[in-house]
Amino acid sequence: MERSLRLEHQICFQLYTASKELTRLYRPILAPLNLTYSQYLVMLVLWEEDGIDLRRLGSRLTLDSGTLSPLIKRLIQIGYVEKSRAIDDERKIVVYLTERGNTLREQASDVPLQVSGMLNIDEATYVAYMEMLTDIKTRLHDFGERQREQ
Amino acid sequence: MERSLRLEHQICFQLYTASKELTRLYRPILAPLNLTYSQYLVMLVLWEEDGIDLRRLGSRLTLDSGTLSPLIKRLIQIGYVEKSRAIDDERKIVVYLTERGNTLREQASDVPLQVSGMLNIDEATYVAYMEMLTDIKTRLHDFGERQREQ
DNA sequence: ATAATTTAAATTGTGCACAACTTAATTGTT
DNA sequence: AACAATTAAGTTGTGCACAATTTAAATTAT
Repeated sequence: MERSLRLEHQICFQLYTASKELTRLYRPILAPLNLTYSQYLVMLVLWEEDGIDLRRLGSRLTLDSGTLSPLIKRLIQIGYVEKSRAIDDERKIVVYLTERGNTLREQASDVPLQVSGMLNIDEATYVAYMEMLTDIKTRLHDFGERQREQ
Repeated sequence: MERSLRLEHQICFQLYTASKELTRLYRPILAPLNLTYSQYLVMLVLWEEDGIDLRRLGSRLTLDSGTLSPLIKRLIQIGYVEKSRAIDDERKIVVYLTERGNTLREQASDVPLQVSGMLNIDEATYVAYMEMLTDIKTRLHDFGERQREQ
């Protein structure tokens, strides 16, 4: 186990930079769609679950209302989504795709392929990496559980 | 290769959330040291290379002056570092540890152990994960090289 | 030597990310 | 039914992260 304070030996630092650099790769790809990376993630969720409420959207992306409220406001301004109160629960805000938001899906359909092409990564490696990341998150959640038990 | 638009299948999303959640784990650990996560990364570099110039600091952390200038200003306010112009090149800003900044190193020395304990990860897995993350970054850099060649 | 180019920081502006707080609707309790 | 507790969004404030621009110093070319 690496217990020194050397920057390059910290797994957190490697995760942090890998994430930042991969996000940087997305920027020029998403620019023509007029989306930031975070906005793209929100659109991914909406293309799966149109009419999702803000709370559920936040739990899927691990983002709170402080991040999502202004972000959704910007997506509304661009014209990709709309929001309204839920009929069954007036506290909830439900987010919908507009016509343009739906059309955008087709324009975005080749983004994943473009990115994996840039990464030049084979199927087996890709799967292994996904498993590693899932495992890291599982360990983090397990720790959270252990904490809550005490 | 995952080429669909499903959120959970995107390696970028898994990296992004893993990084965010691991950073969240650091917050309560770093709070007693009066440091944010990014400030902690800067301190890690300074504990390795005291008197580093801002440009080199930025290249080690992949951060530009727009992020580092105000961040260093805050570290100066706290009293952990000081800055001055380089004597050989007046354009360069050199960052130094103060007495307190040096003392902090000992207080921070058990942070990596605390974190790996929370992750509950064994040596072999840790090393494998570090290699994967390094590999992802290598692929990203390789793509950058290929781009520059054209 | 002087002008043009390059380099290093700082600044400005935008958009996350999150903690802390506010407001309003819903649910639970008595 | 009336009150308390909980829940959902929104708001405010702080601190990154980064693009684009500015300012000043150093380097290079002429």
